[in-house]
Amino acid sequence: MHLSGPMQRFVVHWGEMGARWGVNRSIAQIHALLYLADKPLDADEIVDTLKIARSNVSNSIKELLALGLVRREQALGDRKDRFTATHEPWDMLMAIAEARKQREIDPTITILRECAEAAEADSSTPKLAAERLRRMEEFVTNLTGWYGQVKTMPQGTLIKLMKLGARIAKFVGG
Amino acid sequence: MHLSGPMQRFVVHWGEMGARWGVNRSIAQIHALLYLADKPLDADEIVDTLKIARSNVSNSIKELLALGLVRREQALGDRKDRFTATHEPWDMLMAIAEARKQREIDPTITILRECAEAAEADSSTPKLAAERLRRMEEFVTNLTGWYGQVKTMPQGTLIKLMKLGARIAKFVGG
DNA sequence: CATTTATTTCAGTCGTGACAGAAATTCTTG
DNA sequence: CAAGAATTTCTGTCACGACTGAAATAAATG
Repeated sequence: MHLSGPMQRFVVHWGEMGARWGVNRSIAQIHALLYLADKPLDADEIVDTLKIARSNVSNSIKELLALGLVRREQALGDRKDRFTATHEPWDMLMAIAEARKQREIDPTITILRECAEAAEADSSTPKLAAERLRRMEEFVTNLTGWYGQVKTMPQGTLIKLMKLGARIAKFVGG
Repeated sequence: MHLSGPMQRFVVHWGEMGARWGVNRSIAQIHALLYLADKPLDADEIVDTLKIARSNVSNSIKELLALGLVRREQALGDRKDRFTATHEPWDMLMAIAEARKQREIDPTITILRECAEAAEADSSTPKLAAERLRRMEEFVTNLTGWYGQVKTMPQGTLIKLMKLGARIAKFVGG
């Protein structure tokens, strides 16, 4: 698959951004490529286009499938699997958020809770520190609960909410 | 400064989490320590408590100050500077969000916009790809704009909004 | 202005994770 | 059930960034 200048630039930048956001470069580049592609691509096409090792493509796709960012298209009359990416930015964001929540936030909440409880029970921990641990735990828990609500909203509702934005805030806050 | 078991656990975990979220371990650990401390600490106390090199503490604090997560307390009658962290989780989150927005999101929007424009003007870029680039750029721009609104809301309003949560969504969406 | 004290910069080491390429495995199909 | 094709696993290399400790610089006090 040929990439025009602007497309190349996007793929490269997406790779760099991915690296900063906890997704490695290859994965992000493959995702960017599939996002732009006008047809499903097979692994070899990805290898040719991005010049990365076959094994790397294989592993990266596995990861993208697990993240829910890429779908396997059953190859009709062809043994090769082909892949497409979600083309809806919002769905992409939610897929990533969900994965990171499960991998990182949920375990963190558990640990924070344990810390807070242990601290409250432990006489060698200053009261103030115990309170701070509890506050942090509550904060993360609240935030996660809020995310859980956003997640289930239909996209249209969210867009309306965002467009209303400050006006709602004024209404609620005032 | 002495750290009880639960406090140590928190500091260590916070360090690991930081590493996953684009803040290196030392910085996150120092921040965790200052978050728990019941008084401002100076650099040497941090060195002693966390067993990391003096130069590392110095650089990490500089970074934390730049992020707005830590304040320098003017040492009265003492030459040593002392440091405290924000104790408000929401402020911490916003400080981090703001920094990452400026460092990563804003440049990304610029690049996305340039890519989209170049793609639209470039005959060798498929129409579909150009559209996708534009959609992505619009999405990130919208999201950033929404963040800008949230940022300026007083914290109380936000908490109310989160608590209302799904109910507002129902109202708006239905 | 010398001496002590605090901070910053710098150069080198170390550990981690990404990646390539080879080897092994699994999956097709005649 | 072989022979070929596709994929995955594995092992070693490499690059990057974090971190240390030393050296340089800056700041403060008698």
